[in-house]
Amino acid sequence: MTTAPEPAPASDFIRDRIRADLQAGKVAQVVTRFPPEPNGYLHIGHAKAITLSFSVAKEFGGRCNLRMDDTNPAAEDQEYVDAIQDDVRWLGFAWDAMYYAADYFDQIYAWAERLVEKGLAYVDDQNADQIAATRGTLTTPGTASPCRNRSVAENMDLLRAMKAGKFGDGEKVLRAKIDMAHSNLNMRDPVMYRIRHMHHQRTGDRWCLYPMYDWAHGQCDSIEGITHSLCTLEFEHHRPLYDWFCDSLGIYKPQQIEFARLNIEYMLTSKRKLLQLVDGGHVDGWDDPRMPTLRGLRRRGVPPEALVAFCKHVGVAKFNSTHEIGLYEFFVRDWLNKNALRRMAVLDPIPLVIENWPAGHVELVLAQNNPEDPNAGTREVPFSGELLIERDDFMENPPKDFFRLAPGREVRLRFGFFVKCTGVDKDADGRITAVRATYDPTTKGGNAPDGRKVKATIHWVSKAHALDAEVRLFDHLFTSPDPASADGGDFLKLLSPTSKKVVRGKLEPSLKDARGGERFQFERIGYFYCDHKDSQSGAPVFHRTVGLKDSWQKAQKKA
RNA sequence: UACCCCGUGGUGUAAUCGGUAGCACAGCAGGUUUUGGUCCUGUUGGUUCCUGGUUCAAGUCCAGGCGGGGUAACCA
Repeated sequence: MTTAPEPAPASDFIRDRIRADLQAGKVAQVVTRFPPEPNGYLHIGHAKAITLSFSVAKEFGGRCNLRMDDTNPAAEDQEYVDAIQDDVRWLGFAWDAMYYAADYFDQIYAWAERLVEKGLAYVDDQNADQIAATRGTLTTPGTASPCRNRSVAENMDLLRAMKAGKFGDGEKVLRAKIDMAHSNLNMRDPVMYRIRHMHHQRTGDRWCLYPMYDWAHGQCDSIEGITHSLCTLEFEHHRPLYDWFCDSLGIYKPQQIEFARLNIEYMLTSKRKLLQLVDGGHVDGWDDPRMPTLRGLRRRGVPPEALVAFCKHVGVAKFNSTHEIGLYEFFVRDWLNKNALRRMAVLDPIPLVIENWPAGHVELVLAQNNPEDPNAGTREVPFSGELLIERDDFMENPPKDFFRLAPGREVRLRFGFFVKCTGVDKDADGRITAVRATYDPTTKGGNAPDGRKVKATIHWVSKAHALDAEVRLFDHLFTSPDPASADGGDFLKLLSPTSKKVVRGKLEPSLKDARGGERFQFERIGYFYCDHKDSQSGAPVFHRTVGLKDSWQKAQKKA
């Protein structure tokens, strides 16, 4: 739920307009809607649109509907209808009403007859190619269809015959009679109805006439009493048509307001391209944790609250911008830092042998679950003489600014003891097989009674108690921050070979009980999500949502 | 070559009736810290695309440029 305290009310061109409309008495109560077409899964771009429409309604004490824009049975499916509702709920929003464009088909049809009666629509016998060819181009006007001046009576008969199923697919269309020379191509007698003898997931076989987007969207908005119909920039050229239909019909006309869609570095939000990724097997489905789909982000472990906070923060404008991925990650980390329980996990282990530890002895140490949240409590973690630490946390010949373990150096094992490195074991090839150390028994818990300090604290796990589990390390799907503008349009060439790495991690034993859907911070590494899909009881699978900020690694890269 | 939209620090985004640029992230420098995380403090970046005009005063208004995006499915 998005019950977190609302940040200061945003100010943007849309809210400014709504405020003005309210003040002028133009609208009494704000009504918005989120109108997805159920022909695919929602992605992060939709999250922005959803957050906008739902938040605006909430802020101004209005309502927001969820409406399936199901006017084209060719691509739509009940599976998507269900998935979309599920995703919107996951984001934390609750619609005031759920509608289907298909439920308005009767009303929309009645309106079509009204337009025919007024001489503002006609039946065209031309096929799709002919219509396209006579539409003209961006710089030249179109030419009138030979059917353009049919009588009202003839058009009415034809339209009714179309509705009655007297014609085959594509044989006839109903067109609005506007202006074939209009500078806006959308106004050059746009098609309103096409014939498709096709089963619709909601209306079954009742219709063979299906309305086009322009001849449905505004009408649906009108029926629902939408006051502010918010959509993305590419619909700007459709607004004149949106207005024309409502005005010609003499029905209530909502106002359409367009805003820029969301773009984030390293992400793609084109349905077509995402489909290519899935169909080409470049990812493991729509819910692959590397996908920007809501289902993918969910499996990645991104908290919906973080997504919504991000969407609110980026605001809304008409400028076509691209956000740095770092901003998005900031919001993800920000929420996770406050809410994720801390655990220890070693992903690239190397043994640490404590030479002076009593043989066979095991001690429990008390660990804090979340330093950011005292209410998160504590847990006990087994400590023994044979531990595993991160390979990166040891260096045989460390540079001066390396604070971690090295021969002769003392560090703190988090929540455990101070240990001092005494040497290493190597195999025949000179490869380090284990790090050796001695511990200071007086430092249990991590503090030295004599007050001496260490420069670093490293995480660890007891070898004998560690849980062996699959951990999937995800990274940007593409090597370029702007995959959409790949050379020759071939974004597949920019697929990152390191976007997914699967390792066997050694985790602290308490993680054995992790349940799908839970989020953790593996101390000093990053935030991880217990996959709700592949995890089994006692055998969790973890997904790295995002790494922790790492100023050491950053400094290394710079050097 | 037509029409529509847009143009504020690295990236985004703000700035009541026009009164002289704020915030977040990123960057940099310190401090705190049993996560080289978090947190705290300080700080570097903007001739508000350009050129003219109106005005006591323009990021905000006007004109002309320049630059970017969008548009020619019986898709949405």
